Amino acid sequence: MEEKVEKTFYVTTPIYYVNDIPHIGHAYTTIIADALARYQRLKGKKVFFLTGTDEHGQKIEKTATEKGITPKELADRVVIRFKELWQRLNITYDYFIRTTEKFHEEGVQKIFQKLLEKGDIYKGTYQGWYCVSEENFLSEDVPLQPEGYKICPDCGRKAVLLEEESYFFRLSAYQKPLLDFYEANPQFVRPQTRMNEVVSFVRQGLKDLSITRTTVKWGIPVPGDPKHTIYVWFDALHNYVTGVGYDWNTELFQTFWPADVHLIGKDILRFHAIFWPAFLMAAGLPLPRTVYGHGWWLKDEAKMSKSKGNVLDPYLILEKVGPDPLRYFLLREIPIGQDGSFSHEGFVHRINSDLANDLGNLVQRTLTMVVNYFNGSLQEIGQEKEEDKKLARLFEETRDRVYALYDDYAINRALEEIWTYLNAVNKYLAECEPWKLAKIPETRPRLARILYQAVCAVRASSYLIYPVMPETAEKIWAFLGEQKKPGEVLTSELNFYDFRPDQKINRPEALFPRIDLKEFIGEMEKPKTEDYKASKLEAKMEYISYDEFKKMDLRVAKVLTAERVPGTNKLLKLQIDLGSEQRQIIAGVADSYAPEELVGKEFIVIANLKPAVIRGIESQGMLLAAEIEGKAIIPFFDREIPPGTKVK
RNA sequence: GGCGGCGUAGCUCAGUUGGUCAGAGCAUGCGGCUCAUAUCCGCAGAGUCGGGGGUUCGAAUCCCUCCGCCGCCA
Repeated sequence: MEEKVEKTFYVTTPIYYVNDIPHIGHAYTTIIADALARYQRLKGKKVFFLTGTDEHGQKIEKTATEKGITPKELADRVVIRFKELWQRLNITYDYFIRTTEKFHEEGVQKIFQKLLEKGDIYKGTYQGWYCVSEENFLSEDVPLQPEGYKICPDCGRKAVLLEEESYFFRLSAYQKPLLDFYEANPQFVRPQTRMNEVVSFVRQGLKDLSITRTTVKWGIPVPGDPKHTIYVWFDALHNYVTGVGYDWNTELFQTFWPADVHLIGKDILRFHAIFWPAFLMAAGLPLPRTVYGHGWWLKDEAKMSKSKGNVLDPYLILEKVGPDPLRYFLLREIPIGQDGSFSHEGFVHRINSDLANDLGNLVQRTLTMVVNYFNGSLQEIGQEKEEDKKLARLFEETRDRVYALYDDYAINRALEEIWTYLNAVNKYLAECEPWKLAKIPETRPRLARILYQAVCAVRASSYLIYPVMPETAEKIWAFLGEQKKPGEVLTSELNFYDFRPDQKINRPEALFPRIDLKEFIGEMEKPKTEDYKASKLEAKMEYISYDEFKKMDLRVAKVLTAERVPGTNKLLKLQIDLGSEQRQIIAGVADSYAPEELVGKEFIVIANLKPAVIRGIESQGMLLAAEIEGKAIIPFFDREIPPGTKVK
């Protein structure tokens, strides 16, 4: 076990659900994993970096059916997109696991069987709220309506209470072991606040977990009882063991398991920090060292969602700036664990000042001087002075701090340290003023020494940057005429003075051209990727005639009063002013708007809609709103309009 | 409602066990340099450390209370 600590490193991302196309959130987790993996490789560890896709489940089956393809075909398509993105981002995963792979399915079945025999899985009856239209049990955390039923979050319809035979995992038995484990391993969940949440959740008591469904066909069959399929989390979580050889490659498995860190989004914390270790305890397998829950990237303070249309497309950014600036920004801007805000302004600013000005320009000015003053080859290097030694010493101190921070997954802090050093190198040049010495022939040895120190500093600090910006580090080393790539040099082999003066330095190209903000924003607003467009076109279009449209009497209405309809979560009762008359309408917008928020607002209603009785209350019309994930968004006007005004 | 966290310069945040802890970066202003991607270097700003009370020789740092955010749970 101790040997494992010394020699190997196993990092995972979640397996991504193939019902979604890759976005910046996927990229973020995977980039973190890649930087950690690359760093550990530099340290000489054997690294296993696992990512992949989660391909089972009702939703996949449904989407596939809608597209007229099989679930596997759907998965195949999406997998290609993920792999393409990882390639563009220079992600060095060791294996890409798919939950539809045979060895995974068999591994999961084997563990299932094992726990069944052990008694940690037993057959029982699952009682849950079932949505007939979605053909799906609602998740446990859907709240009960005051009337005593639940509403399907996907379609908004009333769900019915249903019982079915199901297998259960005896999670309740693991409350104490889990709490003991957390106490003994305070670093198991990071950051600390997430650990607090987990502990308090477990303290409240754990219920056994239903882990099979008879209503879902697209899943791994329960061994010996194939009308049941294994429910999503029990299936998906085990990728972390099947992906490193559990049950099919003992050597691989023993080399790398347990994982050093599972990187996850904070939304799936409970599964990874509670269910997963419980499953492993039951199976008698060692537990991972750390589950790290990272934060969300917000787009200008707002949560990104497909429906808001504010999801950042990693491809667009990549097209414009390439992988390294994106990797750098995401890793530098925030500590893992915090939410971050991605704005175009912030991104451009960070790239221009950190990458173009600080790093890019330092490399440029240093190498250009070597080329201009020495034709690319430093000769007659003068004696080392105190300030020269200082630059080397400072690097060593920086390096040690950077390694310690990388070891602690504090990538943003590590980058901060590196940049502090880059500033010091810039300062060194400013103080030594080599451009002045270049005019005096007698000081050539001194000039050579100064540039030698600066080149060494550039070489060494770009090595530290390599885990985050591999392409950039490689470019810099290529400028320097290094035979090796930074990724081929171990941390133990890197020394400040390893730059050999006889190496011929090439005239550099700008590493990071400055980005023009306006132009950048313009490019980012370009149409999204094909899938996005395609999905819009896929919506079937049925035409109506103008006459049919004319039948609708659309009017501007002003809200006079608004109140919740008792006993509902979504409905508001609104009294509205239609100019010539007042009316009462019932609107399903309470999810998005508080009653008081609407008073005084104006929006469009269909005034000649046949009145209907909703919840025993008459509704004389209907307001127009966009529906996004079950929530209504009302289009308001940008100026005040007399109530009753016709809209066409 | 319960548990946890947060509120420090315009902005984003550091501040171990209370005593150079009032800081960094960005933004702003001024000055310097010209090798370099109009880049780089230096200097300056001053904020009652959310409000109030308390413990202490001494608190941003401990205790109480109030206000305002956020997370998890119900």
